[in-house]
Amino acid sequence: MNTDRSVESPHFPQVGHDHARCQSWILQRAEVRCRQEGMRFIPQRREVLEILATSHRSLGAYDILERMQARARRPPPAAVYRSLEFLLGLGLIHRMAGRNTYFACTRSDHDQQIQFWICRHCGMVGETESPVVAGEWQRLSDSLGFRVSSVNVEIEGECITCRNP
Amino acid sequence: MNTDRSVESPHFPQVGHDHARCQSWILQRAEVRCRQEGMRFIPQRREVLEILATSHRSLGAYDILERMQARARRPPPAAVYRSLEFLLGLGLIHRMAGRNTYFACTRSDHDQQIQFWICRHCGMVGETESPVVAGEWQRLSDSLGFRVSSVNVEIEGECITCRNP
DNA sequence: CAAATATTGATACATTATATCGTTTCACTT
DNA sequence: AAGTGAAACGATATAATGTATCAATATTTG
Ligand SMILES: [Zn+2]
Ligand SMILES: [Zn+2]
Ligand SMILES: [Zn+2]
Ligand SMILES: [Zn+2]
Repeated sequence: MNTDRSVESPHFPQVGHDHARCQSWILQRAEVRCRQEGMRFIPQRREVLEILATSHRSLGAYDILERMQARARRPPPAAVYRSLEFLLGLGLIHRMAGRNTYFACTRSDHDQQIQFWICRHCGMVGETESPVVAGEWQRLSDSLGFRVSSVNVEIEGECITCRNP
Repeated sequence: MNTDRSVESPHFPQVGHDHARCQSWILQRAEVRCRQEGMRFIPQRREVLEILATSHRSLGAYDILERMQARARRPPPAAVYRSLEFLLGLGLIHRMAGRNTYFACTRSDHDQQIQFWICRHCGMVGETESPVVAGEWQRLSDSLGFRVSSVNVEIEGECITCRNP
């Protein structure tokens, strides 16, 4: 497997990038991680991840269903949700709560908490990890006496490509 | 109207606080803001806000429906969503995207972007505004070439009350 | 009052997600 | 190779959340 982290830079997907490289990186990592965790990367799960990996856009569960229908036969919704849950559990995909959509993670690891950047125009999703923000959550949670379990940050706007057409 | 901002401090709702004060503050502010904006604070909208203001917990649209049913007659779902949309538009309530719930805002104004702190145990919601985080979003968006339209931050965990039972 | 506007109620429907359960497949052992 | 138990699947139904439409009613404006 390609172990360098250059897939992570730049952080927001650019127009001309070599996306075939992203795709193979995403799928190879999934295989490795499944093996490490003793989980099975079986065809239905793989197919869901392949569909998400076709772009850096996020897709709804029923969008994925339709694409599976176009490839073979349409599975029941629960099948897609089962695969999504599996992939979420391994950290291979993320869920955008504000849009009820899912997308393939392109970061090699999440050392820090993550932030999602979603372009309203093209639907692309970028990921960042900010130590400054992580430190500020720490400071605030201390001051509130709050024990943090999970943090979800979704930033919507317009990406650099869509701003310069 | 009570114009001091002491309702905002502390930022996470405490057990023994004078919640009747919160309630009247929320409703009086709604009246003032509606008048300022030339909007009508009619009974159905008021009822939805009253229901949300009964606690600092967030409620789903159908929870609100049930409480309206208990008070008078059950309106159709769209009626509740219409009132919620109105209140969201005036910034009098917020929506938790991760939970599909709504709660009454208790900050006098949102100068900065806001963060939501949700206790998984008791369901209470607190609000903070961090200039440090706002600055970091600015720095990151500059570096990504991203024009930000909206930011949603939802932090889940356990509040100080639920940690010390 | 009359016309224009805003709001409501009623009905139907769309979208997203989960529950249940019997069957099949897979990995592993004997 | 056959047996065994766990994991995954398909099929079906249903829950939960959110919208669309449109005629009827209420409110504001002139
Ligand atoms: Zn790519
Ligand atoms: Zn874009
Ligand atoms: Zn209160
Ligand atoms: Zn709590």
